[in-house]
Amino acid sequence: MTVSRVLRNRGDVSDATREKVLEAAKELGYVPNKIAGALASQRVNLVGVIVPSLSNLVFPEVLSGISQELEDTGLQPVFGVTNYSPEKEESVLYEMLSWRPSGLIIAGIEHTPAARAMLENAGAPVVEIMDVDGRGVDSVVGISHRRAGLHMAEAILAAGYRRIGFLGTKMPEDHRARKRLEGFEEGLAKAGITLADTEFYSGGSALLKGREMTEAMLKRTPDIDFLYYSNDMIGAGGLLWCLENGYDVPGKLGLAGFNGVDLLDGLPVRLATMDACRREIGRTAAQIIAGRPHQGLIGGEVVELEPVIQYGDTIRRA
Amino acid sequence: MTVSRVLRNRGDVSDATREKVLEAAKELGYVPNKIAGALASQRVNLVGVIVPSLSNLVFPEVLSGISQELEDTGLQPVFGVTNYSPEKEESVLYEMLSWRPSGLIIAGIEHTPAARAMLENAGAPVVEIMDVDGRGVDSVVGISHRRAGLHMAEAILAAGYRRIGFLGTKMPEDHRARKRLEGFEEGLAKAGITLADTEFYSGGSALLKGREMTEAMLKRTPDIDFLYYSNDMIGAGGLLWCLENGYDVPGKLGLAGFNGVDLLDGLPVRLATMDACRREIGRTAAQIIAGRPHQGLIGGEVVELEPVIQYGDTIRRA
DNA sequence: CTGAAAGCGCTAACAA
DNA sequence: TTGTTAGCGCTTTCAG
Repeated sequence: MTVSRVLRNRGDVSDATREKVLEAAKELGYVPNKIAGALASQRVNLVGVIVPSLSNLVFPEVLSGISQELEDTGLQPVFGVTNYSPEKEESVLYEMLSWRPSGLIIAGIEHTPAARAMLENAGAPVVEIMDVDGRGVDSVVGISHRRAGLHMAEAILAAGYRRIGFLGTKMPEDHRARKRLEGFEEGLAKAGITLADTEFYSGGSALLKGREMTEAMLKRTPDIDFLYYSNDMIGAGGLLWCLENGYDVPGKLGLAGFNGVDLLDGLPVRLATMDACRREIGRTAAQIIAGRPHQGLIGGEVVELEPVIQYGDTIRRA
Repeated sequence: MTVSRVLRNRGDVSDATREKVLEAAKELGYVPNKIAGALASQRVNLVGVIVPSLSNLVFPEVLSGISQELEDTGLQPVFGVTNYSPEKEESVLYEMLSWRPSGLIIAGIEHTPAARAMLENAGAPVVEIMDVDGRGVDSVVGISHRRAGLHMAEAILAAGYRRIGFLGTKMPEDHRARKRLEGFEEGLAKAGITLADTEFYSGGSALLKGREMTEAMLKRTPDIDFLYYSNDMIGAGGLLWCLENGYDVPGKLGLAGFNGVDLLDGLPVRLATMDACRREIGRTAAQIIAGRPHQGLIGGEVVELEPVIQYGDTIRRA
């Protein structure tokens, strides 16, 4: 049909006919059926994006980076959430692939064998994001959480802290938090130091949990001189508690979180943290997907971003 | 083909054949093509969800309520973000409808005429959420922001505060914040009172902005005795600033926010707020969409939820 | 520049 | 219980 040509601005159509079609379309409130279009053309302008959660500030920023970058590429992101469950990831992935998207962006490089197989046979570019510690299926964009933890350990040791506690989430499936902790312990081990205490939580208001865990740890292990939190939110809660209770921060007690969320800007004292390059990761991943059609399906790029430590006011400086 | 029957657990198929098909499917890594399926069956298991933003904590919770409720209905949510832009809303909506979803959940009841027309002709149940102040297209689930503002004004006046300032976002397209302010002013007007001062912001870290605006307003209008914030995040920033600067809260200065975010649980003092029923709204909207097929396409339900004031520690009690 | 015809990979209805 | 057939509403290709 000529109509099809007009609606997609393709092929040569006379202005007269074009106008007529456009007018009729508007009048009828016509919305083309992409299902049929996609089936016929074997092309779908959708990019599947799979993340574990929307509730912790970090993924919304990644998504917004993706949306922004995809803005005028004609591609549309479609989001799926797994709640850190590998089974849910598998089903969300299956569902997405059944729509034959033009690309897929998925958080993490740990997947069930079935999920991995699907990714390998996706027939579209796949970008695994957030984490570069391991082998990806196709392209990978992220930071090394292992090295992030390691560098933070070095910075803390360099500042002279020695009795160090770790506070984090109790989520076996949060591989990135796990890798940060492993890297952190490795960094401490190089100086012959082991963690003085650890505390884990799950669920609830992160800010509140940060308070509670901090109090519990400082009561239990009073000689601790540094608290390393697995995310900024619990770190902020801990920081507030320490300030209220008269701790000498960063003199006698140092603190650090992870992520670099802008919430920290509003705290009375700036928590030390490490920027996780969230928006940048989203943008880069989107660029890879959007650029692929031109460059062919070569794939396999690995982009490692470098998070930098923001010392803020909670690590004492030399 | 029999294959189709097996994969959808439909019709009568012998166990022998079923097994054979399943095995072959697994071996080939076969993923059915929903595009073709949808085209043939005229049914799509997708529910479009359109929200203005993912970065302010409130919508992620709505989405999570929706996901949760849709979990075992066979329906899949697909998210779109408009950044509070009516044009973006229009295009996202167009894009979504072109996939002929089984239902549509969209934030707000203010839309461009074109968007409204699309919603009316969507050919699927539509639920407009968050706000009930106005006329919706089909079903509506939300709270009255106008009355929320009004009730907060009454509570503040009842507590004896008289010199009241308002601090909020400068977003002409955030109709809900606008309605809350209008209701609030109406409540004050009933007692012959007008706002003593107002301050608006846009962009940046909300917590930090809350601090800055609070400082600015208290410097400019020192005799203010109550600060009403359009959201909890700036309220929390303001609260922290007031505490640090030795203000007598709630004795000489009261504060209140809006939303009831769980972040408030971690603050040294509990900010007064009003629960916006976010998760509940998401769940109810999802139920309407999921239930519609059974009940036919009657539609037009309006569910108004009742937000309640949480006084916390920042409004003095009688 | 415009029309006609084939077919994308499924589902639905029917026949065997 | 299984196979066959005709579309779903588009895009693509090929004729006019």
